[in-house]
Amino acid sequence: MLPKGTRDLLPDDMAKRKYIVNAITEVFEQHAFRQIETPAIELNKTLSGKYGEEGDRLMFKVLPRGEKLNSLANQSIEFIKSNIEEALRYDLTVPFARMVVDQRNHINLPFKRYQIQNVWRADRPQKGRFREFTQCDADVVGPAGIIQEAELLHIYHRSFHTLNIPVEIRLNHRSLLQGLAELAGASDKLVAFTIGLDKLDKIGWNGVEEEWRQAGIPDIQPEVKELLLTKGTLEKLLPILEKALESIPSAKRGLLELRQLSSILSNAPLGNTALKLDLSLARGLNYYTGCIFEVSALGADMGSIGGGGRYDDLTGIFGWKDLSGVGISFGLDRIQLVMEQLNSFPNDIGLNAEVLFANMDEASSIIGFKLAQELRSKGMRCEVYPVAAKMKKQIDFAVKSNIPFLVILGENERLNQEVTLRNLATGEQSSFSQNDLYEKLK
RNA sequence: GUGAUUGUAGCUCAGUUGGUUAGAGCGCUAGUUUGUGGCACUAGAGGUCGCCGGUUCGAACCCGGUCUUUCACCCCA
Repeated sequence: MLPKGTRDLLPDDMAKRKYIVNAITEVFEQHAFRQIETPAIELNKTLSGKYGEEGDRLMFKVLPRGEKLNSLANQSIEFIKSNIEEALRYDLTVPFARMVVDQRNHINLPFKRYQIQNVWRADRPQKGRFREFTQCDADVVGPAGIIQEAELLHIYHRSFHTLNIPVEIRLNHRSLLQGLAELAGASDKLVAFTIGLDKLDKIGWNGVEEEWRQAGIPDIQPEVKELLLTKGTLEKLLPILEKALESIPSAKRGLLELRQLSSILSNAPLGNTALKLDLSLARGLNYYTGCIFEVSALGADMGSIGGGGRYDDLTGIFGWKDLSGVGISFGLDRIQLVMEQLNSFPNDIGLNAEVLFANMDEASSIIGFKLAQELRSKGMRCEVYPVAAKMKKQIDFAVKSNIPFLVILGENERLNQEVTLRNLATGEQSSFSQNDLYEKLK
């Protein structure tokens, strides 16, 4: 029995996850990100209020214990809620911001860190959604340059390319959304405007208009609608936007930054990864202020497998004003599911033993144990069957464990100082001196 | 948080309008085979029918509640 939305991870799962994590880690490290970890529990006041109302609802709170709990016995729910001291990490970004401020004397700007840890959300589980899951984040804080956004996009590209997952990265910019809202006459209703627009893929244009109508946003002019519905590459769309938003001051930053990004990427392109400018991309987290990204796997039935963006002042709430940060996140669990769907994993991924020493009797198994130690010291993975069970049982175990070779060492072999080596795939076997075992296996 | 959906052996699932002792396949254990796997045959173990309550002479089956699974919405990785 497990709490809902949690899973046991079996050896095959772990092998797959390790494979993914290794690929991503290598890319992070090539880009000079360095790994950190932060505690699973944070102070409630550190986390609450940082993720909007929805986030507060989904955060796992830690109940006080002992006397503190007793003292809450007759209090109101509201009072109890306000006295909760600890909560489980909800994402990796806010704890990172907290750490940057706490550890400001021990870090060096620009500070690039990566972090691969579990986070917890008290959501209702469904496809690709768990209550305990793993995020792989790379963020940089310090002097802000659009070159960082370009770098992060390359990290996405290279990681997913290595993992053999075809992806599409969708890109947008908060200031563009603001400019568009202004153009649409909804500048005072930016949130409702973007939330509605974000649903375009799901509910279609008419649905979006309906949502806007309910939020009191005036009808959209046809030319603005056309603009909002346009999707395409940065190169193609940017000139159109530059023209349309020319006179809107709030869009200026977005246009400038995307123009810079475009020139960087035209010199160092993202290979076969599709980058699309998608004006309907909003992303919920309310601290994003610049570029925003979202990654989805092509040909897989799964939501986004990664996302991120720039936040100009995340550390401000912890007492360090105007420190800019930009980061991305990989959803490990969803990536694993997508790779299973798309058959993207190589075959030889699980690290099984390469050799099993059958156990025929105690005297022989002592020699087998010694030989196994010798093979291990030469880098070979092997194991000795622990008891003198029936051969059938031992072979069965080897086959089911995907162990390709069986060493048989019983009384006959022992007396001749030999071993018998059986190839379990072909059934071929031969006997030779114990001294030759490594040579024959390698 | 909203709306559906699922729960019977280790796994996948049957189970008649409510009626005696709840079944199958696969898997597992043992044997046919005392040192050789995938096949075959034989035998065996394994179930408070998710849980609590109700209706009934009688409930796996009907009703209520609850937990769980899966899915969609919300939101997100």
